[in-house]
Amino acid sequence: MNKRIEQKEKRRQDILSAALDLFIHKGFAATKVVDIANKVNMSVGLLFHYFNSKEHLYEELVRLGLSGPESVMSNDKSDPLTFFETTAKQILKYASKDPLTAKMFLLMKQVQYNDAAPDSVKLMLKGLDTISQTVLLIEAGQQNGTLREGNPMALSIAYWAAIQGVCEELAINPDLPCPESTWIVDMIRRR
Amino acid sequence: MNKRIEQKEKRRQDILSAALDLFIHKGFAATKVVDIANKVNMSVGLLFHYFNSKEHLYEELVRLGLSGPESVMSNDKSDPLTFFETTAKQILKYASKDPLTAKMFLLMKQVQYNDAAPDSVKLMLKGLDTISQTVLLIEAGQQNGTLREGNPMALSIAYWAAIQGVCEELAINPDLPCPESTWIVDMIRRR
DNA sequence: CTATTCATTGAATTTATATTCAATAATATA
DNA sequence: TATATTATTGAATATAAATTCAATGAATAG
Repeated sequence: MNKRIEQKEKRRQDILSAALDLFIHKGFAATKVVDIANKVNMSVGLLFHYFNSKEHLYEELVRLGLSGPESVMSNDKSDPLTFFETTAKQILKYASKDPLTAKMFLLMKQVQYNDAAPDSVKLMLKGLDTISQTVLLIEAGQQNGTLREGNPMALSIAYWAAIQGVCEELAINPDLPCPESTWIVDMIRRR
Repeated sequence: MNKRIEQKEKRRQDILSAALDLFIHKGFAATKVVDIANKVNMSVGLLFHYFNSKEHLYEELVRLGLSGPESVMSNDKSDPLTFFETTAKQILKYASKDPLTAKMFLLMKQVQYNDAAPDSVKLMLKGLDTISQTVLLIEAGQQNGTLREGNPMALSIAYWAAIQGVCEELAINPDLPCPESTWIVDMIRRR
């Protein structure tokens, strides 16, 4: 009987999805609400019926992204090398198979790295600093001889930079072949 | 005798430099000309005395960037492995020691990957596709046994993604330790 | 020294974009 | 069916940012 309530939810999803695409391709500032509205075939006015502002829309996306990222990072941190292997594998699997997760991952990075992201949103990501979080694991791996020597922070940077870079590339160009996760791990693995 | 002519050149440089910083941190759209003007302590009006438009300013930067990138990529392509080693070393050296070159490198990537870049500028970068350019070298390296097996395009993606990711990280956070170039090469080196 | 050219500003203008709103159509409720 | 609620639009408004401009002062040339 209530066609509306579900229709409404669907449209919200459509908007979110279209906006996500545009945001990761163009960034927050360059994405016009008209673009979003066009992409889902609705008037700009209607879009504001669903979301109070462009910023709220962006916030909602980030909120959604935040509810998932645990799943991409392996939560078995007992063995460092295994952690990096499974995490990389997991993320790359998503990056090539599940565009949505990959896009979310990119959105998070965009918020963290791009000064143009709204402050309200940057606040939500306080304390989500993957790089420093994994430094400890790198050190543990160096102790038990599975990870190579070198500045742990630098190793962490290299690892995440590679993963992020690959995800970006695949998000823009989904048809390109996906690198193997083991290649990335070989950067930090003891030889 | 002509204080003006050199002063003018200096201010142009100042503007370019300030704009470069802002563009790579915020992107083209999010960077306001007021921001640029403020950063060099001049009125917005004056800025337009030096550059006709924000877009022209951006174009000029890209033009400058284009006149240099040969230098960061090694031009000795006789031995593939050596090419990747020297290129990575070169770029990372710049990324940590010479911020300007690193920033230019980032700007180029921004133009290529971000849909928000003005079309006029995207045109300038046609045919500057590092990834596919290096695919051939990867293949050669696989032939002579120095590079690992696997999809050459995917290997190329991994290599450049890592380099770009590291550069981004260092451009944003110049105080972080720089990863070793050999780590990156280990991604594609035959084990 | 005088006239000319250029640098500089702040305010005015234009353009682009976000946001609101009044009016209408569609759907739900009773 | 009559009434109320929600969806939808296109036009109005508000805001913000880019660009222009007229006026002023400083440097230069003759």
